[in-house]
Amino acid sequence: MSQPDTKVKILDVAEKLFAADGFHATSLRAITSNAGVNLVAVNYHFGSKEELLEAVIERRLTPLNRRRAEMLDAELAAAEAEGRRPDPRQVLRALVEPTIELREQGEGPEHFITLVGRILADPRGVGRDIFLRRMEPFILRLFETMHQALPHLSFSTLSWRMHFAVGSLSHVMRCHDRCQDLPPGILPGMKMVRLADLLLDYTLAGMEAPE
Amino acid sequence: MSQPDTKVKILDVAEKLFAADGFHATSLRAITSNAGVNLVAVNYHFGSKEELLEAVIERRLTPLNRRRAEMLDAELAAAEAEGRRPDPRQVLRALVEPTIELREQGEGPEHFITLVGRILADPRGVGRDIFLRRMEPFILRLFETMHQALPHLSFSTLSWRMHFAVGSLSHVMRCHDRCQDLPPGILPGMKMVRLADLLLDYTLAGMEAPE
DNA sequence: GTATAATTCAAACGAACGTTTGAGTCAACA
DNA sequence: TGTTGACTCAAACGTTCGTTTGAATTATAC
Repeated sequence: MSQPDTKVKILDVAEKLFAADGFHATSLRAITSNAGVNLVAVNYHFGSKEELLEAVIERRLTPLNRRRAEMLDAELAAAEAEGRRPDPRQVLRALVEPTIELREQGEGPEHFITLVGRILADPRGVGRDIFLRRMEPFILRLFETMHQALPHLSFSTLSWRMHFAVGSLSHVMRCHDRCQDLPPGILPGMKMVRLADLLLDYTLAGMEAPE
Repeated sequence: MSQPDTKVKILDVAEKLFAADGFHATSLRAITSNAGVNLVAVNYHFGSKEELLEAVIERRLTPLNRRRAEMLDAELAAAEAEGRRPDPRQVLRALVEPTIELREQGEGPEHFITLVGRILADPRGVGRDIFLRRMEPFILRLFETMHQALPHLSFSTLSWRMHFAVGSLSHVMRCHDRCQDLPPGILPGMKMVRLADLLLDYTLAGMEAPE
């Protein structure tokens, strides 16, 4: 290839702009000019604007879910080897920690997380099917495993609480260093490695609350 | 007025379409044709598309925050009269319950809640400033009161946990009867009046978890 | 009943959009 | 060296966008 990174440059800029402004508010002209490539490179390399979005999601989400599945497998194997139930904290960690780790890997992943938050808030947007299709296998396994870990909870209560937990995670993930939902200065800076523990403490307490 | 409800019809349809498709993906032509009014009625009555969004938010958010403030006032007054700290559950209820009540009032409010979820996910969208400007006074009072209710928590921990709580609330509020984030059938139907209690149980347990 | 203001309407504006086209450029290989 | 295939590029396509304009219509007040 003469300019081997044209696709990568497009993906990087598209990820950033889709996250910042949304799919419809981001034009291909804005993407290609910021990436320093020709306008039609998107249609040439990806086919259409929508397929570009799919490629943006695909690039980060596939490795992320692979990492999550590995952590879930590890906890399930450990639990079986030791003849105990899965530890709910470890199960939740398989969802939370790879997400936070990804977010720490640089600007690109950070924009991707913001983009996911936007997709979750879009009840019938173009990215929703693309995203959920790739999430469904892990989500189903996560539910089964949490049900094993907290068998005293009714399935209804567990479902709602998982729902609340996903809300907390996606909300905190899409906020930046200083969360923009809150008046300035109200969220002091905090190392992300501690944020995972903070979120797990909070979520686990809610999960295990009396029914 | 010859057709006194032109503004209301526009507000209703705009609320619905902004929530369903987003601000940029919704055209004035779609709004006005669905409302059965002329295209230029938006510019005549509201000035611009952005000012229409502001009117949509204004209509629901102002009474909602008035109701929240009343509940907060009531709990603060009761606590002072009884010489005790504010009850954290009652403080959280001032945030949660008016929201869920609003959502139960019909289709329009339901769309509005979805729209708010979308605004919260949009880090620099047009609706963000409009929304946060009207939320800031209540949010500040909510933080102060929760700090009085849970004085043993460090301000940092309290801030993050409030952040998690807002995430849960906004996430569950923007989902419909069957939450679309999850594989079908995983969230059984549930009365909304019980949902408020479920969410409060969960959130309060997380708030009061050991630090 | 007539003047005045408020509202509706059809038509058109310029701008921006995603996409298509066809020629041009360059590297690799026979 | 000539040819093939991958890639880039400028120009233009048809469509849709938010907004403006100015005339027609309707309600209100004198």
